[in-house]
Amino acid sequence: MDINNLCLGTLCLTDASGYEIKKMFEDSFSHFQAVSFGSIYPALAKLSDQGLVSYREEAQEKRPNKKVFSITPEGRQHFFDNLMQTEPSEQYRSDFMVLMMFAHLLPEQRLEQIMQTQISQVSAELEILKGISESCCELTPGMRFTLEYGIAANTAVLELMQRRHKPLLKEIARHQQGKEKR
Amino acid sequence: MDINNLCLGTLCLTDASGYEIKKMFEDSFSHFQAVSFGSIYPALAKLSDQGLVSYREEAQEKRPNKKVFSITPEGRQHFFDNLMQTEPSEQYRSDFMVLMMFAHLLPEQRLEQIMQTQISQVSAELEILKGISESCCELTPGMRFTLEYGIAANTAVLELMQRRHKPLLKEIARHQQGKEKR
DNA sequence: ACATACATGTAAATAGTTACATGATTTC
DNA sequence: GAAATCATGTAACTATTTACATGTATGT
Repeated sequence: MDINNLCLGTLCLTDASGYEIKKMFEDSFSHFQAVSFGSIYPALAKLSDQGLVSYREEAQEKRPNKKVFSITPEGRQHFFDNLMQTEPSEQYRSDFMVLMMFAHLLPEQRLEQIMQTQISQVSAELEILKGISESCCELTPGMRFTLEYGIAANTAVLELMQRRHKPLLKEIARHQQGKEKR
Repeated sequence: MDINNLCLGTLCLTDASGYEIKKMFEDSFSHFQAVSFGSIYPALAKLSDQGLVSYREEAQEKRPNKKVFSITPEGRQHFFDNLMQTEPSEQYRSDFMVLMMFAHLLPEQRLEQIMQTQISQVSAELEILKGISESCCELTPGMRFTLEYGIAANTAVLELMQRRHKPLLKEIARHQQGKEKR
């Protein structure tokens, strides 16, 4: 699912500027999809050239002008076709896990720091997701599901980290001593 | 954490060929890190030029020759420095979640199919992780932890999908009818 | 006969991210 | 006085994937 389709999808929900599209993903769906200005503006320009979106320029008081994009019937069809074809694949890349994989090479203090950072980040993410789920009432059932999904995954790994944190440090220390003796 | 460091890390554990490094990640740690030949061979060549790894060519019977790489003391130091500096960041990108986000635009049959595919994939992943965890005894405590982490996350989302699968389809159908009436 | 495992490597294409450029307004 | 929010856009860079090229041996 590329940035073009994410723009089309968002514009199926409501008209929006590039800035607003980015804001929406950053605020509510960053747990499964990143977006940056450097990709969103060229994407909207390209979609406009292809006739899949149109836009009107809106002047604002005390704010810069904005380009408000709307999806065209062709854009809607194009997006629908993509939804019907796209496979539900996933990719996860974690530096935290790579660091943990080589935990036995690190001093205890550094490991403690890595664990604490990860616990903080997952906790923060969890609070954000819960916050959106509670406060926002304009969500579709599918959107609510993505929040539930994030909450379930984050809750589970947070519980694991809190439970295994201390024992793990001991196991690693024991492993390091075992290696030294040989 | 780039491919160079993944190679150095693997070679801290044992000498290996490019093929073997890829196999190790593919077999046991693909749940948080992808590797492909197109990135691994150039990376090893570069590391060799920099003096961070060395290699010997090994002839094999009934098999092509292989280049067996070893980490040098400089390589070990370089990898350690990186482990000390790398932040435990994570990125997750999910087409499944994007599809679910726009579930209200899809026919029930397609939604059913997406859900079933995701359930199968998560189940399969879970079985693989449990399999490695049980059968493989040469894992460091940190590696075991990465498996536990994957098991925890996948178990939680699988439970969620099984529990919310049917009710969600009904909620979405209701939402679609609500839209039509307006 | 066909697919898979073993084994290495290159080149083109993809899909981004990061940094830069600009500038008003508001909040701390 | 600094940082954040609003707002759009470009260009260089990075990292990686995909496809191609080559070849043996084994299993189905």
